[in-house]
Amino acid sequence: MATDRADLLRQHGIQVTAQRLAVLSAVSTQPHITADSVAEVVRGEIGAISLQSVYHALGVLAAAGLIRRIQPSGSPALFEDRVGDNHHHLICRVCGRVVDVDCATGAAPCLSAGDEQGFEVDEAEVAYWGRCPDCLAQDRVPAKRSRQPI
Amino acid sequence: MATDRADLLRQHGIQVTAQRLAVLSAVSTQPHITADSVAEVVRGEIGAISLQSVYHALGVLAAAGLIRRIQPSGSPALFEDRVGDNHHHLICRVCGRVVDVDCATGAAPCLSAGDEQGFEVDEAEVAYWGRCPDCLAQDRVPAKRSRQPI
DNA sequence: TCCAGACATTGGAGTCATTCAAATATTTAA
DNA sequence: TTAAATATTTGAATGACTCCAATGTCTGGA
Repeated sequence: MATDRADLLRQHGIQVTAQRLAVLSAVSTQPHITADSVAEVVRGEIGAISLQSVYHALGVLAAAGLIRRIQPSGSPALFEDRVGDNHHHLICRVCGRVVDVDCATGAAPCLSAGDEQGFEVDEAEVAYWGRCPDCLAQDRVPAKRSRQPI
Repeated sequence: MATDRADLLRQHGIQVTAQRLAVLSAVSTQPHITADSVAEVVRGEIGAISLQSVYHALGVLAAAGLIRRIQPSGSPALFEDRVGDNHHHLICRVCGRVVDVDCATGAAPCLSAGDEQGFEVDEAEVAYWGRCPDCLAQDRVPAKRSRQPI
């Protein structure tokens, strides 16, 4: 398992360190996780890590395509290890909960803007905003400007 | 024109002030504009305004649905006065340019996630990432972590 | 196995966009 | 015209990163 991850890093030309392995592992503990939470999880696993290293590791891993960074407005960035498929996100305006949705319309519409105006598009990012079942049930409404990160 | 905007505010139950009129006007000068640029434009129009008032006015106008805030990751928030239609954005990873795209697939796919998992969805936000024609022509590639706001 | 160079991690400081609180000023309804 | 409601301003603070330089750790080659 740990070896798997080390190999994965090596395959992507990324130097293997305890911090990076732990960060990668932390990202896989939850569907979506903030840099802060990654730091907490990693500290539980390997004792200590600086927040800067967390950011750096997350950046390297994201650049290699091993994890994905999503950045819902008003929330700190979230990282997920579900990559390579074409999935999107449902985000609750009240509690900030983020859940994955498979792309309903298949690959095509999500990779093309229709009229790309000369752009070379490499990614389509789709966020559906609304209220999650729990907040709906409690009839909770969004605060003026607020969602807390998961 | 100015009266039009004043009426528009009143119709939405928003108190009319010189600052708000100027902010609303500033947002309509460009397809997408940052809070900072709004402040600059407004200062050219009415002399002075605090940045906080700009943020406040933008917040009020956005809450009323008169303008829309978009927040491309890595960039400060952008505001646009094109509201009420279902349009999306092409964003250049190199220069940060943002251009509008009409929704290619019509209303339906953009309002439904397909499997909404109990969410009540009120908005679908779609961002297409890539390189704009100019950056393509010059073969400029994205910096590690960078796009400057327009 | 050892070494040197490359690369990673760390601490500290700093930036940027944005928000908060309290005091003052302006708008609006009566 | 006036008072109450609401905006604006000033000043300070916050959160989420990012940069730099120094130290530490990996890794491929001898």
